[in-house]
Amino acid sequence: MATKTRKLKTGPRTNDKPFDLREACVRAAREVIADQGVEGLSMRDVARKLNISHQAPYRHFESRDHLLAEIMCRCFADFAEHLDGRDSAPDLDQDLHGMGCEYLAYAASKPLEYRLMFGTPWPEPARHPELVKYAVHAFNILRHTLRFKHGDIPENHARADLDAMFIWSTLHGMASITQANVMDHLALAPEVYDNFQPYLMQKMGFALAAAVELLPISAKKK
Amino acid sequence: MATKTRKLKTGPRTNDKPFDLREACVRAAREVIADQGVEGLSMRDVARKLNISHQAPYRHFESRDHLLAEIMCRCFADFAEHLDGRDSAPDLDQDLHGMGCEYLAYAASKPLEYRLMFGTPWPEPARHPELVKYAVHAFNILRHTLRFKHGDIPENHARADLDAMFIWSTLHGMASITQANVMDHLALAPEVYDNFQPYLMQKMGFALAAAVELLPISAKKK
DNA sequence: GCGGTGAAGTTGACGGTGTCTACCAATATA
DNA sequence: TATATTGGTAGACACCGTCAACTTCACCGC
Repeated sequence: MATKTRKLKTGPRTNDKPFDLREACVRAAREVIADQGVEGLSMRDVARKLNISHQAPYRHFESRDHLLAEIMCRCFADFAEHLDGRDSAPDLDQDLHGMGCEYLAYAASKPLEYRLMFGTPWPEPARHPELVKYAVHAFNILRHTLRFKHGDIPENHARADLDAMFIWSTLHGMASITQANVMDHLALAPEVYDNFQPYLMQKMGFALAAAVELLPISAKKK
Repeated sequence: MATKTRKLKTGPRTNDKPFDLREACVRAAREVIADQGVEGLSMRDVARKLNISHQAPYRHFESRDHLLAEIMCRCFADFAEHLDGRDSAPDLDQDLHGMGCEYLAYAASKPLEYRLMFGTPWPEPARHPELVKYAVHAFNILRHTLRFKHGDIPENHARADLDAMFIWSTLHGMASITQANVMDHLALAPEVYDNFQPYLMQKMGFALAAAVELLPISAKKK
């Protein structure tokens, strides 16, 4: 997995240490994003950080969007790794709960990278198929857990995916609402703050346990 | 609309109808945002749209952020009005369901304004107290419905607010995931698309019906 | 060794942006 | 009538992304 982007064309053209400017750009840019957000990132900033000319990064990235896409891939990979690296619980529901907590923990620990992945309009996905692959891979962690929970037979895949979407929606909602400072202005009681995350996790658990019938084939009116 | 550009051009604005350039700026900027998104908005763009000098808008808005804050206020007001204007259902739960649908309908019909309100970092809330007021007012529609549902006695306010946060989180998650084109890349079965919204709404209904005990006072370990 | 090749990096420009400053015209006020 | 305030203009500045031309320099076939 990690070896994928390693051997791209930028040959180590000096006998010296093959200082990988491309990699350095990615690192520098991620630092900027991690503490100023994506809108604070400028190509010239990363160039200045690396003491190179403002055009040097363009030798390795077609455009700012391409650099951003590369960074988003790394973020999705880190995110997936974070989710995969959780302590596995014996019980499947506990495992799901743990995954949810890891999801929220990641969003809380790297808020600006989270926002980059899930809150920023993607740069022309058609032009960045790699990005889609990495993002889908992260989603598949959740999806596969749920398919397993549902018995992993094809008839239940739709249900599993729907559950995955439900979980993802709620977690993403929690994460992004937590990140925005908006809760601070709602005059919420302290218990609400303290209970916000566990309360919602419990609600989600109940919802998952409940049986919901699917629509037969297409939309129906209520 | 056609009358907009009629009498600007540094018009003899006094004895005549007092053409409100400030209002015109807001309208022009909202148009730009509605079809290019907030990152496509530039002060110079709105000036060009109105055939005025690039500095004229600064007579009415201290900075781009101030213009943005004003627009966000309008959006929140429209949003609240949209929620308030829904058909009232006899049953409280049906009413909540209706509100959820209206929430999602608004997000779907004005995706870029929705993103401006809920997916864009706010410009220094301390400098824009009006913005906070409008946003809180929109939240209070949901909050008051839930307080009413919980009997509207102070002991239950925390629960009501927690339920409100749960509903909001889920709805916001649904809305923002639907808006991002990401679902298109997940190779979901058509039933998943068709059922996404009603399925999640039902799950949310079940979750609301479930009883969840609160933490006594502070955090506890699981 | 040698000239060609192509990739990496530099410099300079262009048009775009937000916003500061100075200026001007008209109105309101003393 | 003199002055201050308001609303709009024009020009600059620094920054941005990116295009184009230029230099360096390792490599390769000869």
